[in-house]
Amino acid sequence: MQRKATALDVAKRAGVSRSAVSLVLNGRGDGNVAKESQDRIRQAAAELNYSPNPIALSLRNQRTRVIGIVSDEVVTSPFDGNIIGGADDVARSRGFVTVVMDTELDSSRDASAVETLLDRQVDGLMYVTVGLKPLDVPQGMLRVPSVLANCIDNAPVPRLHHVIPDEVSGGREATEHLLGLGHRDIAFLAGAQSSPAAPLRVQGFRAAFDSAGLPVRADRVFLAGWDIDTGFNGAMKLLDGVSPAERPTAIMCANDRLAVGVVLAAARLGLSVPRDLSIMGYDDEFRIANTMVPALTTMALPLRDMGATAMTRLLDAVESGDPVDSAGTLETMVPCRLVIRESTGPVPSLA
Amino acid sequence: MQRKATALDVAKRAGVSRSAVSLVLNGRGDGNVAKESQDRIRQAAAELNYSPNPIALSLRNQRTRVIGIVSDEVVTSPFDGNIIGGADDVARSRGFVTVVMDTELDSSRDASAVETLLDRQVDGLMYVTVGLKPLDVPQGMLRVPSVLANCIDNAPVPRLHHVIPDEVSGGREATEHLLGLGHRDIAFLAGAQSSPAAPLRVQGFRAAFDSAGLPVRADRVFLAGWDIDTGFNGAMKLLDGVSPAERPTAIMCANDRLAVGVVLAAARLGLSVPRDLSIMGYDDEFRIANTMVPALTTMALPLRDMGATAMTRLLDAVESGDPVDSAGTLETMVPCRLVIRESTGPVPSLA
DNA sequence: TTGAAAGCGGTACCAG
DNA sequence: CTGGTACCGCTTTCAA
Repeated sequence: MQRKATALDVAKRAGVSRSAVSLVLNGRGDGNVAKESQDRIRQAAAELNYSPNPIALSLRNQRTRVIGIVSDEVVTSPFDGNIIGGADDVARSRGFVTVVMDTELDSSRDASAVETLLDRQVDGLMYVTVGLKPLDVPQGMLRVPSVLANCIDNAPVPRLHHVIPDEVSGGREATEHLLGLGHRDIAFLAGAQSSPAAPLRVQGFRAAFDSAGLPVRADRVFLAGWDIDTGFNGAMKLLDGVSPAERPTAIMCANDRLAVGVVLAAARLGLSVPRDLSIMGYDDEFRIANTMVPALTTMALPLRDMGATAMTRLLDAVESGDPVDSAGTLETMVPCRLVIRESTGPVPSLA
Repeated sequence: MQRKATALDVAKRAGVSRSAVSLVLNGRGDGNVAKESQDRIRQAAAELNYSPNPIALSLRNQRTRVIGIVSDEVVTSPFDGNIIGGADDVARSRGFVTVVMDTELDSSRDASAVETLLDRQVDGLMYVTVGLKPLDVPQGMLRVPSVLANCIDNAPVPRLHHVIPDEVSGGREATEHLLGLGHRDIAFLAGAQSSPAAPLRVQGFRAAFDSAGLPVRADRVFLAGWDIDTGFNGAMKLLDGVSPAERPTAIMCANDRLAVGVVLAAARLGLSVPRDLSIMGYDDEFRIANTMVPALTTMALPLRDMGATAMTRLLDAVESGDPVDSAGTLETMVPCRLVIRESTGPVPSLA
């Protein structure tokens, strides 16, 4: 393959100068270049299949149309990849390219990832995390327009705009779904303390009970981690050897994996879901929630939306030259969405 | 923040010319630049925190030290992200940066992703897929050193080196593990026809039986998709209402999700795992296989290894200027690794 | 041993 | 309306 055509090649072929080529191809031909020349230039460009060299452009313009995405573990973990998917959709549709670097949870790599990206003159930066969490924002992110997706600036006085799911409403609406089915004794298997998502979801849970004028039994809410086995253990504690009257009629889980564990426990104990027990997940994990037996009713995280929203905001800032939170708010909350499947049903009558 | 220091800034500060700076900082100072000047230059560079502008370097050298990774859905799906993790490790350790673009399974985006990357002068390209599959290699990949990870050049006469897991051995060793525990009636829930991984794993399964001089019952191997529900259904077909003597004593699954479905079915039927039934997964999916109840014995895919191996090969080619398969072989197979946990045990005695 | 100059591929300004 | 030229930041050749 011979080297790609350059502006000079086009100019020669069209019998004009490089400057003319540049003008015409950038839409500033009218009033500067003769119609005829314009046509010849365009034709020559087409024939040579010319497109400007992005590297030369970057050097010249000091802008690259590249957005750097750094993630804690979105690429390498199974979770939340759709945030990047949503972000990338928007970027591509606006003529930007995203490059992603994953630090695999090694926070000492944050700064260097950002520096590398900055060195390469990215026009903007986005930090994405798996699961809502506070973030020690790498210094470098303050040097270009930047935005946070699924994480929150951990500084005493936050500087970066963040886009996060509305976990409180999510927790509340999930609970309301169960309340609406007649459940009154609902247990909540929360994740681990370490993530801010868990307490937020619990907060929504309590809010729903409050609004309904119902009390929450203190021993019905407890931390249980985030995995199948801890969900299983939590459920066994709640259900094993407990008389039907004493059992919660529904269990809400802080994520779908916990819910899988709960379903497993129910099966072990011969309990039918949702006849004897309703189970709610959270996250709507791809090919877990919808393929579980029974398929899980769950609260879907608005991952693509979050990514798209964050990227839109970021690109607006990049293109306008204003800071990202020009609108004044430092926070965008994206609503979660209730997905009703088969693991929840009416409260069993205590015949 | 004031603009970054350039070579000219360093030169001024050290009282020399830009060329001297360039020579010294690239290790070609000795014999060209006076010792004293060298020191002053190095000092000035340090003081100004100078590092060369990668964009200018790229333009000048026509090489970028960037490797493009394009994936079908590794970023956005929950699977196989560690291939990229392993690849990135190697790239970083050798001073390269990886940029990844995910086409989200839209093969019409393949070519444009490759062109975009090529436009930006990546020094090499790697294509990564979720699950072993044949790949219609985008034309552009033939223009720079390129390698395939987890996928195989689908052309009549393949041109690109690929790094894939040794699925046949994986299937065989998994089966041998079960055979070693005394199982003779083993069912195999294979994935879907669409993926070449399934038949390969089955091939290994049959090979193990052959080597042991044992027959495989034709009706014990069947396609069951890749998800929890299809695993559940497959297991129910095998187990529900079947007398213990007629039941397989072990079920091998083509992935861990199928195994989750099988465990679920066993629980429904009151079967204890592994006392009444042994279950094998495949993949060692992160936070599924090891957190399942019981934890799944499974065949781990060598994801990081594959990524690392592929990247090593690619960078060797990039740096040497030779084509990737200079060693002559177009294929590297990386062995899978048996992970024994709790879902498999000795064959039940038919009291 | 050093510095000047060309060139990588563009864009933009400014005479002509 | 057009072409020449400077410059983005760096490396490399070549003369001094």
